[in-house]
Amino acid sequence: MDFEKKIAKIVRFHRMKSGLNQKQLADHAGVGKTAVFDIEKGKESIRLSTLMKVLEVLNIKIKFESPLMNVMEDENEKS
Amino acid sequence: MDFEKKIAKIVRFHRMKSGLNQKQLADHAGVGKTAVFDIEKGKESIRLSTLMKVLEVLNIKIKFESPLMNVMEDENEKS
DNA sequence: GCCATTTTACCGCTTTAGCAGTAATTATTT
DNA sequence: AAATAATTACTGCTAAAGCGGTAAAATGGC
Repeated sequence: MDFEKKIAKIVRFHRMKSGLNQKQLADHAGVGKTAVFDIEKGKESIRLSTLMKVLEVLNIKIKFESPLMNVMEDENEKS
Repeated sequence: MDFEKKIAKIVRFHRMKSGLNQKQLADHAGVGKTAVFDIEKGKESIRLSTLMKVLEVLNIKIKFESPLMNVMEDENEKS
């Protein structure tokens, strides 16, 4: 499953569980209804800022993972 | 620190460690040099698909986290 | 069945991300 | 210090994300 489809499923599931329809979620997030619809449709490309606004309302956090990530955090602590 | 700035740091760090300059990373990812530059500058809004291409080259994975996520996965297994 | 709600799908329109090209500024190396 | 490389910062342009409005499908309740 490609990335956008995965996001689509996650957003839809969380929206359902929080009892919002697409329009309500869009309003809460401060985006247009079309944006929410596009996300849940798994549109190839969306704006990151738009997705973030929606995820914030649904209380979904994003985490980055890589073998280097801990190295990076270590180097940050030295400041 | 806002989200885009965080991404900027992560991308730049990983690019450095992999010994690529912005142009090389852009070419590998199949995006323009401006896109990489904008990401590392922490531009307010970028296209998710563009970011994903870049993260893929740098071997960075994205994970979503929420209290409902395990519930969702459980319901998926019932299919 | 019918009705209300929601979702899907279009429409023009505006804004903007991304593009290559170029130039200037800032490292880095010799 | 000078030359080279890399980054930053513009430019004009094209493609597309997002917008509200509207309308048609799909869904759920009575």
